[in-house]
Amino acid sequence: MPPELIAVLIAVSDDRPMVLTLEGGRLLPSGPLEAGHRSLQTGLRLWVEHQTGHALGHVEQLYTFADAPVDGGPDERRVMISYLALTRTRRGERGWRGWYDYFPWEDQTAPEGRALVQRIARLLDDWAGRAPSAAGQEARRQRVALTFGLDGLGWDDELVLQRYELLWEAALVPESAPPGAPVLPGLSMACDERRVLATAMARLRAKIRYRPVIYELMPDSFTLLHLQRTVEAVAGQPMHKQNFRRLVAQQDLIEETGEVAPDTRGRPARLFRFRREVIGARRIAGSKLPLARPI
Amino acid sequence: MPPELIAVLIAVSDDRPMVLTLEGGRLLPSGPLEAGHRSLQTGLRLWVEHQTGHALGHVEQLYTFADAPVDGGPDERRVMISYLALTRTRRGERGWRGWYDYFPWEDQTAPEGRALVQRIARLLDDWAGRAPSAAGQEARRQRVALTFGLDGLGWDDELVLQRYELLWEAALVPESAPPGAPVLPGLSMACDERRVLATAMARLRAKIRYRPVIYELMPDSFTLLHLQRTVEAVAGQPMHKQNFRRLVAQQDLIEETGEVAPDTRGRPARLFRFRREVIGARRIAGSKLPLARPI
DNA sequence: GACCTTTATGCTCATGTTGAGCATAATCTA
DNA sequence: TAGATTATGCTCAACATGAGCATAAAGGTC
Repeated sequence: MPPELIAVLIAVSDDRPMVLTLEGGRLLPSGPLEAGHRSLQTGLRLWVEHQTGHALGHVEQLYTFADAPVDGGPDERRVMISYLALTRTRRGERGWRGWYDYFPWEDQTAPEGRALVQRIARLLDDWAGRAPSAAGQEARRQRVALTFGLDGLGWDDELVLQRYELLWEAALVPESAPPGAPVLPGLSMACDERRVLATAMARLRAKIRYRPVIYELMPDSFTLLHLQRTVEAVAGQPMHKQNFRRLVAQQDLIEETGEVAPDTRGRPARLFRFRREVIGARRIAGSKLPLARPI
Repeated sequence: MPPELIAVLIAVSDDRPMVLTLEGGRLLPSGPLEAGHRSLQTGLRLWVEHQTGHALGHVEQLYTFADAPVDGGPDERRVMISYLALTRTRRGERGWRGWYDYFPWEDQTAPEGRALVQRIARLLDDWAGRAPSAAGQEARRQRVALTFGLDGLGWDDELVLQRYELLWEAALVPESAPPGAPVLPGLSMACDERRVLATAMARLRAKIRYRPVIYELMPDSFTLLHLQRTVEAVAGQPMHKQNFRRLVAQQDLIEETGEVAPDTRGRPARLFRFRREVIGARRIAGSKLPLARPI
């Protein structure tokens, strides 16, 4: 059984991060590595284009997963080489699903997301209490607090995978819960593919901080608020508007188009475009994400 | 042909970073993923222990590589899932080689390393001049300057892989040079394994900045200068002593043992130990690496 | 014993970065 | 005309970072 190539294709539309899926959102585009593929990445591109018709832009390898082998089962296991790809949605394309449909607790810009974390905190506290030893309970509580930013520790948007794995261990997601048991809201995926999705989210959130990949998700021209909303959508956290602009301005990665955004509500905003030429011309850091206090 | 598991095992001894190799330094420990392996990591651990007798501590996945398929060759290609592992050397163990024996230009703490970069800069300028078009020459020069920190751009210690790939393209390393052509100093490895080694170095250099992994490479107790020399050995760059201590102190990750280092030259230094308990108890950043001007 | 070399350690200072928020400008709508 | 709404400019305090001065505590040399 050859390794499989699997893609998490991300776009942001209407300030919502989206993932390209198959089979009603249960699967990610994927296919086996074949002898004819010139490289892993070309193999991936061929499969995704074949299955979804969508060409890939910026692509980077994420992680290689392997199923646990089944006792007495076939002598084969599924090895998945996963990739993160960034792109823009195109009108009328099907299969795009909201990121936060799979991980509702990851959206900390919305009050619902924050409320859900409060609920999760209570459920995980129960779970911690069910640890066999007192030391085990303490260790679990500490882990919960750290992973979900409780006790004033502060939410870390990059801990996507750690949070999912914690919920998995606590049997609060359908992938691990006994049949019929109550589970958290959020779509699940076939096999372990939600784990791949979590890995992609975590990587993207980390990456926008130190590389200007956010522009891969932007249209040709955009306002600063649009850019901010896109970053907020990805990071799942609100930002401080003025500081965000200051940071973006001093990076010197974008330039005014000279035009102004049509049909806005307040004062019209200037339009900007990404200066493609700076890629490779300078050493570029992403943006430090000037966070705002979650009101 | 099942995927292969391949390990870059790193330790620092006598302020020199070392890699565990086989076959006189030509190979890294590796072996095929087998049905009996419970996970990728357990498979890796088994192979490394079997081949080298060394048990693995901190392990993390690096990258999955695939050879280019050979035209008309076997229908099979080598897929390598690579790992970085950190450990300490043990007396009398064989197979340890210096990192910088493979990448002499990466050691920017030593004058020889800096001189070598000057030589490389000249060779790569020639290479850039051999590009077909004027625009191509300019693009090559820009890439060289950025990758090797020329023209006042500053050396970026994390660009290990980019530098190696540039030298590969310019046919300055034995892996890509035509037979008999002059090549740069530095040991090479079988297949593309030096590329795996470069990836590991790059990852480790990046990681010590934001996670306290450096302590995986330290003995139980150490002086602050010893810690600094270890970081410098990994980063390949000199640090500012006082600022280094300030940073380490404010991280609060280590504590005094109460003892003092034996047989030192100047004023005796206090010994410290890593506070293992903080792992998991706090959100921990590595160290920002207070660089010193290369004299 | 005085003095030099060497490493350890404490402290200051200028500069840059970051979080927070006030104030004003330019639109549209009621 | 008075909000409402978004854009944009600017200030301030707190903290982080790069650089380097000054002193302390050892051993070795004359």
